[in-house]
Amino acid sequence: MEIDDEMIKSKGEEEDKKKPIVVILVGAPGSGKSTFCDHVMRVSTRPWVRVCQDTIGNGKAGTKAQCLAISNTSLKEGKNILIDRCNLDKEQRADFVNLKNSHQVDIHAIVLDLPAKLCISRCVNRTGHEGNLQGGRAAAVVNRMLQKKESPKINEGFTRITFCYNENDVQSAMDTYGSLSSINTLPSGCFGEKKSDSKVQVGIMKFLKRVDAPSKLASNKTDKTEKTDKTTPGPSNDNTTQENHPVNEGKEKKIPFESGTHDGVPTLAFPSISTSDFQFNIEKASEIIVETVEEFVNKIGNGRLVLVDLSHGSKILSLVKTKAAKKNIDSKKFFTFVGDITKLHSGGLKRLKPGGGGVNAAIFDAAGPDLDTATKQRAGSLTPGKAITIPLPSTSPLFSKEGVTHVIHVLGPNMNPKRPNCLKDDYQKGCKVLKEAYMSLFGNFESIVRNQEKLCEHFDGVLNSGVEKVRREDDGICSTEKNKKFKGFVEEKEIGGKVNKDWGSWAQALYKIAMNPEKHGNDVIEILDDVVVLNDVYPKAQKHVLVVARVKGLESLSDVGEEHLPILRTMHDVGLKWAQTFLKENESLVFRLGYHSAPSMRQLHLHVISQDFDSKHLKNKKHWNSFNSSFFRDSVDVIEEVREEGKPKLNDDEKFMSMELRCNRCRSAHPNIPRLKSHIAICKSPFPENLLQNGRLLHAPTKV
DNA sequence: GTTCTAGAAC
DNA sequence: GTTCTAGAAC
Repeated sequence: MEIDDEMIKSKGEEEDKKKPIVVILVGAPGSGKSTFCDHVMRVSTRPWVRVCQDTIGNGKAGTKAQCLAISNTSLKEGKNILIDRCNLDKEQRADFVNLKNSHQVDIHAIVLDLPAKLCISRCVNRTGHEGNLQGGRAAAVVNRMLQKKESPKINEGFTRITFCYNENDVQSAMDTYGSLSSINTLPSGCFGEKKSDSKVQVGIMKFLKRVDAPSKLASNKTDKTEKTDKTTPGPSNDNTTQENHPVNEGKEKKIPFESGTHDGVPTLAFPSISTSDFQFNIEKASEIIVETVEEFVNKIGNGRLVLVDLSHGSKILSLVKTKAAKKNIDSKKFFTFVGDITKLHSGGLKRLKPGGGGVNAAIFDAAGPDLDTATKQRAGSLTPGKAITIPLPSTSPLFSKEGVTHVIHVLGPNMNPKRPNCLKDDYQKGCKVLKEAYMSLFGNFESIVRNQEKLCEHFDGVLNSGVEKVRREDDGICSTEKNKKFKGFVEEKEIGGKVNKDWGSWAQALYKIAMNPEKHGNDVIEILDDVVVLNDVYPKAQKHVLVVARVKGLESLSDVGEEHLPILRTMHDVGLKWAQTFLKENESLVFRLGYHSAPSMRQLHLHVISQDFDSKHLKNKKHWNSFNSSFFRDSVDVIEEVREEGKPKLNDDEKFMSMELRCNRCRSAHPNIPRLKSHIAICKSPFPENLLQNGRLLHAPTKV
């Protein structure tokens, strides 16, 4: 999308100069409307009022009429308005567009047309959403709403429409509106609109739900759409499977494996490992598949396993099918599927859906590079029997349109003498490795499913009990256990990455969690595409969480450059969200978000820490000063500096660590930690002026 | 990042 | 006796 700052006219027509703007946000839940509003209101010098239907009812569901009433009053006061509700169809928007009939205003639309899957995952992952649309219900609601989606047109009465299809578009639209002062105007017209209006939610889900598909599909499979991924490193010897979360509601009941009431059934679609190119004995392989499936089928919650045929003759499928039937394996939890699938490549993509033509070709083309990059960053070299999970980048259509959330790579044993590491005829070892391969494949799937369930549980808990009682593991016992766990880490060698600093083995924990959060289900409290959130193992205050960047090579503040602004903003927003969650639980807390100038732990992490510093883990001068001297860089300042100068200022001098101990409120000096701690426990002085500025401190909203 | 230790300072 | 510091080990 192209929106240039230059397009902001500073010398608009005279009568436009002070004309307020009504910005109508158009987008599904989770598309980022509120974030957009918050950002614009934070940075713009125009007076904005956010009209949000979720909050307007003060706890109760708000109405459109209330939104219109507030809009009218605010417009009379000369304010600019952000209409923060879905506004997905023309009818929903009309009343707000008509505000221009009674006021001298321009009506703008910001269309946040982000991938459905992304919106859903944000809804599922977020806490404290004002409309209470969280957890499992989100998928159903978002999909239902998107069915009604109707792109706004200029002839509805808009002066300007901005279309955003990805996070970059959103950022540039936020920047455009954020930099709008009272005397600037924006050019009229439609910006960033994509011509093709591709439908959401097609593909794998429907494919998986077609009962009559298999026979037709089998006959289709000779079409010559197979592709060879030229970037395949070495022999194409890794098998790749895909795990997806169906997200559409699936009203069709003819589905043989429809599990009924779930909005999304986590599904692992996997090929038979090693039986094609690696020439593993099919009889033996089928035995191992069924045996391992049997072990896992009850461990994967509401998930299901689908063996998808890769070979042209589907002997393996019939063998497996028969064996599974003999063992009475629940056919809703495990079944086979013959599909038109190309051979696997390192890119991990294949045609999973029969029919559909262009859609699949597009998926292959478009998702390939993204997935390939993500894979190379994370997977490195894989040893036989081992699996690794790669979350699919949200930029991939396979993610956005098909609902595939992860790709699990697994390498099986090779029995083919023409391929490397051939086991000759050593089936004793071969069977062991193949078994291992399925174990780790299903194991990885299991942990994804559990993680999802845990998140839903977590958020449902929040919903059901008001805002109280979210289970957290930050008591002493858990910390000790985590400590042990962390100590067990051994530094892994880098795969083609340059190392900036020699981090000790103990400094790797955050990095490991950031790279494989699904393996650390107990430690993380939120997993997003770009960040993970976890409780600090040694909290230095009542509430202390870390928002860790999931970007390789971004190890500390010293690595941060201009290109990292989006991730810094994401980290800030996520941190903000958690602070707000904690503030709802305890209004007396005050939060500060920031980075250590020279952190001890590898991987850029944002501290979200309450300012009570009431913790048994706060033991020495360094602990105190790392959060209460200039060594601690407020997130708002870091973002500001990076925006203006391309990099943040670092106060990493050791002198900050040895500074005298001063109260963070009244600034009084104290001779040692115990005395300081007894003082801060009772000091009620207001915070110093510099902390009260620029939103460095976060308080609970003051009651009026 | 933490824990542990020993010795100094209070 | 308690606190601080520094170094070593993890």
